[in-house]
Amino acid sequence: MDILSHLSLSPLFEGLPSGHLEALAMIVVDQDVNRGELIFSEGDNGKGFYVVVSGRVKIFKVSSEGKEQILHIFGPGEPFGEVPVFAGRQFPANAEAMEKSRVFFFPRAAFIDLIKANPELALNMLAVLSMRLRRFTVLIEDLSLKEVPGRLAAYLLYLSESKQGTRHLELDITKTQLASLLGTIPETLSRILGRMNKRGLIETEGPRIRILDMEGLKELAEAGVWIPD
Amino acid sequence: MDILSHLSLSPLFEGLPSGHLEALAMIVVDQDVNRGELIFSEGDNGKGFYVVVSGRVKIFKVSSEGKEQILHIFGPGEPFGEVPVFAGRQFPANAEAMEKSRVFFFPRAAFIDLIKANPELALNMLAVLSMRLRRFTVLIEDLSLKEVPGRLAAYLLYLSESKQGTRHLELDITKTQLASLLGTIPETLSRILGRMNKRGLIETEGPRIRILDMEGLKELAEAGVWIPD
DNA sequence: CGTGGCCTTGATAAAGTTCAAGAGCCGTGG
DNA sequence: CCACGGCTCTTGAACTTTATCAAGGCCACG
Repeated sequence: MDILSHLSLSPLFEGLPSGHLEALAMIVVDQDVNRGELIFSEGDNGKGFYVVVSGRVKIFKVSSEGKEQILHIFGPGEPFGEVPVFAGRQFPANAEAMEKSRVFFFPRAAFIDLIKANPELALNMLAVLSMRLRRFTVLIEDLSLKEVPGRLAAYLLYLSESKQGTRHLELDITKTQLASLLGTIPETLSRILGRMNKRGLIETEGPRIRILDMEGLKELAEAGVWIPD
Repeated sequence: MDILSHLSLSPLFEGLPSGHLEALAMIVVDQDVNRGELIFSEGDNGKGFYVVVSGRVKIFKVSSEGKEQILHIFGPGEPFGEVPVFAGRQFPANAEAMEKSRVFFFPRAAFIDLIKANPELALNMLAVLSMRLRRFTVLIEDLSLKEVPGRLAAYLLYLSESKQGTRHLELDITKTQLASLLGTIPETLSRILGRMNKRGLIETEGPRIRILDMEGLKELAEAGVWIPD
């Protein structure tokens, strides 16, 4: 598939005149990365941003003791690493391919010229950043105002909603990664899944999770803490 | 002071041709709010965004149990409530005046027209949102990867840096609010300030904090946990 | 001069992490 | 083809951090 058709699939470039898409195609750098490969590290100078073409990329922070907090997991069409493009300075976090992936790199200067020439592109980028802020707001709320069971319940409901409300979920990340996404560790996640099982909220079978009590899960996500036995 | 000169003071409107500033001045709604007054609530429909003219505004979330997490404290010149303008939907958090304040309100549609006509304004707004994302990234890292002493140390160092590295700090918010900003409660904050005193890291006297051991604080902020006695 | 908010301190309890050990699973290479 | 090593996942026990509940002091403002 050629670069142009990939570009047109990304929400970021929606509604752009084809002339501008062609201009974009001229400036992209096509890049293949292997599973586990770092795309950039926190503190690197950002000379441009990326868009996932295929595969998955995780954005994360690491503590001095090695604990990891995943901020995002991005799939095809989603841009990442834009902060230094507009705010200057370095990347605020790390980016790593979770599987063999293909990404497009957009050099900063050329992209800014395109934005100046095309307000629609600017508005699209503003929308992307705004949605990201919204998601961070939720993540911060979860981390500071909810306990782990509440965060897990919210995540399961989110998964369910993003699949038309199905009760049969299939994790497409390891439980270790899910723990990192929820701001905890695998041991804690394992115990809480166990408790949810015992309480009849869910039924787990490896990476498959069946929601038994949607209402109970909603209460839990809402309250942020366990409701007494 | 007239609206025009206030606008020119905000970084958001830096570098705009005076014609556009005048256009902006035409669409703003000037608004006075008293201490403790809500400017908007989470879930309200966002029909525009705001800029602080004078006073201070806090953006915060509240848990179902009433615990509060402050996301930002904004002062003169800083915009807030922009997310719904570009991403649509509702405000993701609450905004409340911390003291008698004056704010400008910019209706969404008129502002978007201005952006379309002025790429410089778009780039300024992109810079604002990007910096906000950067700050959230740090907040998330702190909440999930550091313990309260580490967060407090980081905050004190931030205060010091923002005042040219002085060792004499003066809190301009109550300790209860500081606790909320750090994602904890007043009791815990009080205990940790006490421990920092005992260890000779700082010296407190009401809202005045003197840094005695800058290096020690940096270690603490870096490690995120206490270093053994 | 009383009242409400803010701050501090203590005792207690809950949640989560750490450390340790063992089971299951999978791909690689002999 | 199977054994090995590595990784994920689970479970238990001890420990640490933080929140909760309760009480008292302080200060500012009406």
